[in-house]
Formats: sequence, C-alpha cells, structure tokens
Amino acid sequence: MKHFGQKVRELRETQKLLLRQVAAHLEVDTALISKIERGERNASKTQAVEIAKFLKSNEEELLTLWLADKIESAIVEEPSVAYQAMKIVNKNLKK
Amino acid sequence: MKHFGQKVRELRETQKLLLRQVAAHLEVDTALISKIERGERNASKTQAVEIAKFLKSNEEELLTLWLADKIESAIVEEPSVAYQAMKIVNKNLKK
DNA sequence: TTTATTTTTGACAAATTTTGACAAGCCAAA
DNA sequence: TTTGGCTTGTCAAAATTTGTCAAAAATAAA
Repeated sequence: MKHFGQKVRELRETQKLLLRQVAAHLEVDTALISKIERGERNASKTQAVEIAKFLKSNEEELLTLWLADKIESAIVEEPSVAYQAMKIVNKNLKK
Repeated sequence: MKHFGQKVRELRETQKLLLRQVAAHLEVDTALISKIERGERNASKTQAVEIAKFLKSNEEELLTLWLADKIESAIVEEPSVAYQAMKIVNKNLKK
C-alpha cells in the first residue's frame, strides 16, 4: 500500500507536472513538496486537501493515506504492541 | 475498553495510593498525574513505564492502552477515514 | 459545621518539536 | 559546459508540549 507522498508523486508525474507547479499552488517552497513526496515531512491536513484538489485526485483516498501515515508515525514509538493497540482503537471507533 | 489514564486511576485507587505518591515516584507535580489520569495530558512513554512499574501492573498492557490513546489522538484530525486508514496501517504492519 | 487533606483547574514560562525558507548541491539532458 | 528539476542540510520562527505553581474545588475527618 502506498504512502501519501508516494501517491502524490505518482499523480504528479502522470500529469507531467513539476514540483514547482504544485509548490506554487500551495504557495510554499519547492523543497517542501519534495520532502512531502519522499515522506521526509508530513503534509498538514490543509496541504493534503489542496494537493488532492490540484492533482484532481480523489480527496478521500488521499486523506486516507495521509491519516495512515500519521497513525504509523504514532506507532513507531512502541511497535511491539501496535497490533493490540489498533484493536482497541477499532473497538473504540465503533462507539 | 479503558484508556490509559482510567486504568492508572483504577490501579492507584485499588492500592489506596495518593496522586502525591505516584507523582513523587516520577518526580513530577501532582497536578500532572491528575491530568494524565483524566486524559487531559498524555504520559510520555517513560512515564507510562514508570507508572506501570510503580503500580505493579502489567507493563505491556499499560503500554498498549497508552499507544491506543496516541493513535486515537492522531485520528481525531480526520475521523471520517479512520477505519480505512487503520486497515492500511494494519496491512503495512504485517510487512 | 469547621478543619484538614486530596484533587482539579487555569495560567504561565520553559523546553521541545515542527514548520517552511533559503542556499547550495546533485544529476541528467542538451 | 550550461540549464532545469530535484534534493539536501541548516536555520530561525512559529507552534505545540511540558511541567509547575497558586488557587479553587471537592472530599474526608474531626
């Protein structure tokens, strides 16, 4: 399963767009988009939404990948119990 | 399913300990423990481990609750796709 | 009730983390 | 080589987190 940045890069390249063009749309530095695509930085939610729009992608799909990345970041600190913890969260989600 | 803080409070009260005593062990202010038990603040991983030891609880169980809280915090920003995102994380976990 | 003890609350400064820009670097194509 | 696109490292500013303090509130003891 792809990460947010990977998906963004894929979309961007398919559409033959430059980092510069995406950056311009978000009004940020090109370097930042580069980092986001390579997973070195996480996009803010706003940025994720803007990117989705600009790349004419399914917004929900991209936000899902974006959130998955965030969850994975949280898990890094204690991967050994990640599975069990996810189960708990799932249970809590349903309420 | 309980949250980390709830479980801590339960353990502490069962053992008839005061916030002050737990706080002393972690060398932090009583107010902080109060906040942690009520879920107003998240404990650091170190604190979680120290609390588990002091309350003679199963360390893994407490860490699991602790991580679940962290994941839930991450999810708050975009709950609508949480379930799908969790699925992705689960898949990635298995690799 | 008073009094004493414990817990909670809100505000705050300090510490830490995150953020994005900038500038210099790399690499491939011309 | 030069050019254009992307990457990298570093930095200050901004934002968030952290824990303390003092005071209020709740609880328990007298």
